[in-house]
Amino acid sequence: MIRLYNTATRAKQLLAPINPDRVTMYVCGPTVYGRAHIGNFRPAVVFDVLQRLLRHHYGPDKVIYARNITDIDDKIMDKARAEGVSIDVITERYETLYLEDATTLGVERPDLHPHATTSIPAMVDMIALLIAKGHAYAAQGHVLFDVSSHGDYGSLSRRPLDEMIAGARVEVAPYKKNPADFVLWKPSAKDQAGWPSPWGRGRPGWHIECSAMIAESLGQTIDIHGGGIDLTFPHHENECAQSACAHDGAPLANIWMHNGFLNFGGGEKMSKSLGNVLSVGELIEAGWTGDELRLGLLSAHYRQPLTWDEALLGQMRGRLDKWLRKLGDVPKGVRPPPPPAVVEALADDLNTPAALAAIAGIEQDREVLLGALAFLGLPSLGAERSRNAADMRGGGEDPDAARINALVADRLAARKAKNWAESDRLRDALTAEGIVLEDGPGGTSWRRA
RNA sequence: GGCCCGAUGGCGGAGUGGUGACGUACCGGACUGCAAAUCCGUGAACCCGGGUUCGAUUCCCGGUCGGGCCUCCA
Repeated sequence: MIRLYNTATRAKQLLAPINPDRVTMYVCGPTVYGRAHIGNFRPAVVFDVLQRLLRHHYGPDKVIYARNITDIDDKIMDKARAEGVSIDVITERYETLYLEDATTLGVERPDLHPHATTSIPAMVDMIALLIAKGHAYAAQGHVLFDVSSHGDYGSLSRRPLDEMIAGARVEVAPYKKNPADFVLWKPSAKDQAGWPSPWGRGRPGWHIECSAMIAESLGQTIDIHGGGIDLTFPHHENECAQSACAHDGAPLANIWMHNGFLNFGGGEKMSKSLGNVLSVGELIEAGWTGDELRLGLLSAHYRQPLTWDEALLGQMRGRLDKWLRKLGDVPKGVRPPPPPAVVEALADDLNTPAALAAIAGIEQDREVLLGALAFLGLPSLGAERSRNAADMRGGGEDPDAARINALVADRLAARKAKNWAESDRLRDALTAEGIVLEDGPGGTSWRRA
């Protein structure tokens, strides 16, 4: 039994897949016009955990998870023009970086990675269908969705149509029947990226891409649709409307899930204009590991806002180090199954803090701990830059290992001679350079703090 | 201006109509030559004001503060 909070109903509900042999989930992925920041990866990590939970529950091959790449967009075109290159130079560069960062965070590759530019025909078909059904109209090279044609418009985000128009902050264009109508297709100038269509050469609007790709690759109605909370309106509202209208009222998704935002200290939104955004790459260069970042993203419930700062990461480091000490050497290969307490916590609307609390209760059993951490995608043992078990014990590839080992041996000799002053001096010297010594029954080991 | 979400110990963070998880920090104990690591244990919180109730941190109303959306946005 998996219960998930549905934004459409503002309540938790039981997940009841349309077809338990083919559970479908779609998550809005990045628009690849620049390097994603850590906040952009919250949905990637959160829905990666959900994807693992679904596979555990329904079977590894019973889940189809799609996360799109938006590779045509005005911001991409702007960037390409600024650099004097074609858009695919831009999109390939940032898609590669996105996937690398996702891997660093332990995010498994989704089953499907639909790209907007390879789904243009599906979009054109859907737009034509919407026009034929009287839900869209062409005007001055544009095709617009007629929001007044859909009685449920605004139901997902709970925004009555008349209120939105009263707000009057929507773009008013002369070719729009209604200010809230949104673009399905827009014309491209000769020097802009474009594709042929019945309405002339142009490019798709943002919202139609997800609707078309979902219909094309997953079906008319999917089980779960996810994304950041900011996408609720207008993006998901519009997707919802388009798909329902194109499919004679069939809902696009049965459950809508939205993750909360990351904040920086002081409650400030992470924003490029404030200069406080950090990419995964920058955080790695700052010395944090992918596991620490992933655990940080999972430390709060996904719908809650999460303050992202060094204090949080420091706490995550401490927690991971403790687990790694308990795990010791972990061979690669098959992982133990996750403990029921962890699965149950996640089955209740992906309650990762409760899952972490459950781990605290079972961490004495190495196998159980390993199963729990593996299920959460932690730790990525052996992954590059990971603080793995070997590093923790002073083995690994530490360039100073030989020198440090020699000092440790000196100290051991001093201790044997009960020369406490000398042994403490050596330990203090190592402490000063960030080396922590641990005297155990099997001898002395060391690690970097 | 409209709509939505949140406010829990020093910090992070679940949850609940009736003894308030968990992590971390602090303190005490065991262990240690002393530490570290490990183990055991104590103490410590539900924004404010009303209301409903036998009883509210939990439900309702109002307020304050914070965040989000209404235009591209994870």
